[in-house]
Amino acid sequence: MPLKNLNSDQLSAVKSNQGHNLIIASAGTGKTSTIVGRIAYLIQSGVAPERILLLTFTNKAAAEMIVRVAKFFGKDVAKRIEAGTFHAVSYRWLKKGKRNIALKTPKELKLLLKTLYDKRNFLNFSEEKTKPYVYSYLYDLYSLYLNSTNVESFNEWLSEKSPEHEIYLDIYNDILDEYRELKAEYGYANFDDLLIFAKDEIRDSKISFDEILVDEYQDTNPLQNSLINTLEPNSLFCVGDYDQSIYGFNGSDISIISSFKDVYINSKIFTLKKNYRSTALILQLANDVIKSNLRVYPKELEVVRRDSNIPPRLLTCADVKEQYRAVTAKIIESNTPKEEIAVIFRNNATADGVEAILRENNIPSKRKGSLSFFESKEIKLFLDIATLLMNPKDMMAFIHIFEYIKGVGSAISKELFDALSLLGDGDIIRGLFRPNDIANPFKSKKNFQLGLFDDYFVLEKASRFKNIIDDDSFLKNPILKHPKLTSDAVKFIYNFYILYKHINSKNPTRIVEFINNSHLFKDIKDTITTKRATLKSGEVDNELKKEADLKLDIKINILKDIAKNYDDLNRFLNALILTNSEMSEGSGVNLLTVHSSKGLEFKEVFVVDLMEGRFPNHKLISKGSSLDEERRLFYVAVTRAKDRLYLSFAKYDKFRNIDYEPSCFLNEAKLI
DNA sequence: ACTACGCCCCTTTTT
DNA sequence: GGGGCGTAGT
Repeated sequence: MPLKNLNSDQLSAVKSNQGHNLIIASAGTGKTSTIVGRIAYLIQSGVAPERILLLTFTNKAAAEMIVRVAKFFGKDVAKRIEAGTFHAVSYRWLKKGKRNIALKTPKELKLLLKTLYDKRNFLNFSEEKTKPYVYSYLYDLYSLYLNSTNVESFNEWLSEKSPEHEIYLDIYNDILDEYRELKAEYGYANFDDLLIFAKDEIRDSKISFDEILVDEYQDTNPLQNSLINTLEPNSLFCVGDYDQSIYGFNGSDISIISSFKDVYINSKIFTLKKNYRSTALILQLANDVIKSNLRVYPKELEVVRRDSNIPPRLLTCADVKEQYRAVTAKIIESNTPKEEIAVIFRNNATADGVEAILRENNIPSKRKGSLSFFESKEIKLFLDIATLLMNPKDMMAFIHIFEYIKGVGSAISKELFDALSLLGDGDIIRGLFRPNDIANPFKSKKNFQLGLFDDYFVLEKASRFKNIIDDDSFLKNPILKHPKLTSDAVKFIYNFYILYKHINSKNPTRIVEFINNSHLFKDIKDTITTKRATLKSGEVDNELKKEADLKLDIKINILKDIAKNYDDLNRFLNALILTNSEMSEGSGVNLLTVHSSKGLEFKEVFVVDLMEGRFPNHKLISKGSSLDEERRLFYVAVTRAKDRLYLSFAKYDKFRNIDYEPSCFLNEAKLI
């Protein structure tokens, strides 16, 4: 019986009538059990699983809840529930609605925005006190705008937020207009677009549910909230904790949870008070700190646990590295299984330091596999080659590949892309194999404008490459007339041509194998590993080269393993972007940022780098965040601990030569 | 004008 | 350790 183990507070929430229900669930009060219980209750009451929508903050959280539902009703029933993050669920709907989506990472789209930004002239404003936003910040701001408001225009929003930037509004808008146009032309979408497009899909396909459950409701932002509203739910079951709202930088808006009772007049509010997770002294500490924040809903936590009560400990160290050593020493002497220990920090950069010291002491650790894998050149190249197969309009992917040609940079790559696009009516693969009959495909507007076209651009004959490549149909392609192409470049393009000519499957695993065996990839792979094995003297070290080759092959095999889980290439590629940050590498002690620790619990928790400036992060506060939000972050971090909590700080950072004061939260926690 | 390369800066948090 | 930027070379 799924409801048997619930306490009375949880049970009354779980059994509430359909309608607008808000469940205030402090840390460790059995939020997940309550959501799972509610789903069970709905199914038992006769609601069809596919009429239930469960929105969570990570896909992992959704998967865990579904597993728990499956224990009661079986896998077949559980998997009919629509569950996932706002983004994952939106993507599924768009797929079903046959809206083709080519997801791009923010990094990639920032690069696109940069090329547009760089064309603009800010010189007239060089005397201004206020400098224009750099392109990457403009991207972030625009994204924040999309997530933060549904009513204002970007101009209104920005003028309100930063009036001193009004002088630049025209330029910003001009850049963003072109950016939106290009995004549409190349078929790109980012995380924000998923939600925006999903709202249309909901209306067009009349998507609806009998009940929508929202986990981590305190971190919902106005865009996500508008998506919920678009679904016009008759019944809502929102679970959250005001004190754990930590995504302000992503537009999450506390007023959504705090105004729930006003927005939905007949709403019911339930409060889960019993904390099962942490010992009394850990909770005491958490509450001592969080009480400095303004209360919206009263908080009266009841401690359930009486089995153990080890006081939280402060570790004070002279230097940052010494601090990590002290933490490591505690981990070594602890009997707690490594998987039940977490080191939690405010900034990702801390992870490197902690990881290094742990490794010195042969303690295995686990951290989010972010940069290393998907950001590596070889994997990116791989994905770009595959992406182009799915989306032959993808300018960015094309340019990334062609930039590997010596002597060809982004400019010539773009000229070649535009030419192929013209030859193939927007489809560069078609332009490659069945080019339109255009003698000169290179009439780039850009060159005309600069008046340089004629000087620089005298078409050559493609036949000049006859003795290198024996393939008449390839040599017929007009792009080979480009005067800047060397014979090496043409060999490269021929490899590219052959790859796409022979690729005959859209099965992700087969594609990975096929690309891996292609001449194109082999050659670039060699370039990459040779560079990695090149010493400062310029010599190539054979040992290093072998090692680099091996490492690269291992990565390809990891990619192959991931590919096995998918049978649709487009889904595979998009899933890598949607979920890549949720994949973690290794096993053992967990290394987490406060943000990614949300929703998790560990027997033993170390919160490190608790210095004024770093945590709380002063720079952010000065940029418009708040001390309250930092305090909530601290609250989230310490409430992850079940049995033992260590807080640590260092007085000095030798590496950066900075003296530190202890974090104000240590004071509020009555530890100093 | 475009590309390659070396030097200097900084490094928030996530889908 | 990566990205931005200035400089030299084509």
